[in-house]
Amino acid sequence: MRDANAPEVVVRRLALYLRVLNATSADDKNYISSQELGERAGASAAQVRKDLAFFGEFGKQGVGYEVGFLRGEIARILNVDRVVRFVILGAGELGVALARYTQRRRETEHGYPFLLAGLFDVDPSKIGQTVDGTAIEHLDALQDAVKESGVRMALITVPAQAAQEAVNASVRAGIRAILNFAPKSVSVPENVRLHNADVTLDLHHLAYFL
Amino acid sequence: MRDANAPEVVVRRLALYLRVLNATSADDKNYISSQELGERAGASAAQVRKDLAFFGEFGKQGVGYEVGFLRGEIARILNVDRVVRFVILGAGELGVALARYTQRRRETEHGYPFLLAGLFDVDPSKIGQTVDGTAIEHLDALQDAVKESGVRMALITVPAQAAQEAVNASVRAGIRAILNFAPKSVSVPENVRLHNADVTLDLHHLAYFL
DNA sequence: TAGATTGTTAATCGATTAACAATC
DNA sequence: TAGATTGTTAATCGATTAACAATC
Repeated sequence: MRDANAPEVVVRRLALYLRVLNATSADDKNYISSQELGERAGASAAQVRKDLAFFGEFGKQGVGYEVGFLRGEIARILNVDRVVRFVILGAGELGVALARYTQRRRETEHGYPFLLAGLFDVDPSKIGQTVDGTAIEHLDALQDAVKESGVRMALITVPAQAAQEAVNASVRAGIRAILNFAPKSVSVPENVRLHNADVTLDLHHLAYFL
Repeated sequence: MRDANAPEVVVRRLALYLRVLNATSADDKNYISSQELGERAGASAAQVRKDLAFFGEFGKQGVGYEVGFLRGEIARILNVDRVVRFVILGAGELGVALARYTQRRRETEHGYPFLLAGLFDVDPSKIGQTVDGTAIEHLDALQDAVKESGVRMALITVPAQAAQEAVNASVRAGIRAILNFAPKSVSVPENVRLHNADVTLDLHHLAYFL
């Protein structure tokens, strides 16, 4: 990896490029140009080349990028060339839906890297129920579950007022990356990555353009 | 509104500021400084002041921003000072979860502006079922539903391969803003706003930091 | 070889931060 | 009035775009 300090936006576009390449695999084209990759991912050709240059040289002048090779390289850079285990905190509507959604994609999509390793809640009436074969456990069991299976990623789907505590519990358990769906800003230590995925925030943003 | 051409990032932060102000209402503080608003929204004080300056002057020197007033002004700017009707296309796991989620927030949260106006699918076995009182209709009924109720916003929760067609149907029906949850880049005409909310993309992005 | 497209450098553009006069 | 904080301008920083030599 040439540069570990690639900007946030570059990493985000890398994920986008990978999605395009995954959708291209079945095609009969072996090579793709920065031009076409950019078009299909919503970026300029120059941007594609500059983004990739943060991590190495993956193309051939006059030809383009070998689809399978570039896919493998980007997957490696994003750490999705292996199984990535994650847990969901909060077995409400959204948590259960995301559990089912990721399970289904894992079943149907070759190479889908994300694997649900646990589903946690504090509601006694939910604990013990299963979602697509994964039992809902009490939040107190998180620490052990994370340690046992080496999970480092958590999705937070608890109500707003419980979000910070769920995040704290994740951090204590050794989680390194958190995707927060709760409509609440939460704090994490410097060594933990946090992304926000509050749907309501997107709705507000979009409403501006109405 | 002083400037309709505020950058994307500014509008996004506006939504964040509003979320903080909504959470502040119950407090006994009448005024909030750019410093505190920034801290609680994850922005710098200078950024808060500069962002707000795109739209007008809302503060008092030496004092700060009156919480209720600023909340009202931002709500107005974001067009969420009134009911915003939206539809969901795709009554799968995620679509149904989002339908329930928004319905619940509307019931429990004073001033939550988003109201589900319809839920659409093409699967005959789903059509006619109801989700929290909203009947699942066939996608063919979208056009009429949008025209009748003045809906201008749509959430796309169909499978990737159906995403572009769902978007096209939305555009034909007169939808102006689309939030796309399908793991697929889709195209829209210039006059339609599109945001992407593909969870898998966030997971890929986060995995980079593991 | 000729044509095409990469990787990279320089130029442009835009956003963030710092600083401070205005003023509540 | 004195202290505090806004609104705004100037300085800095970083990302995007344009251009082109290198080379497959």
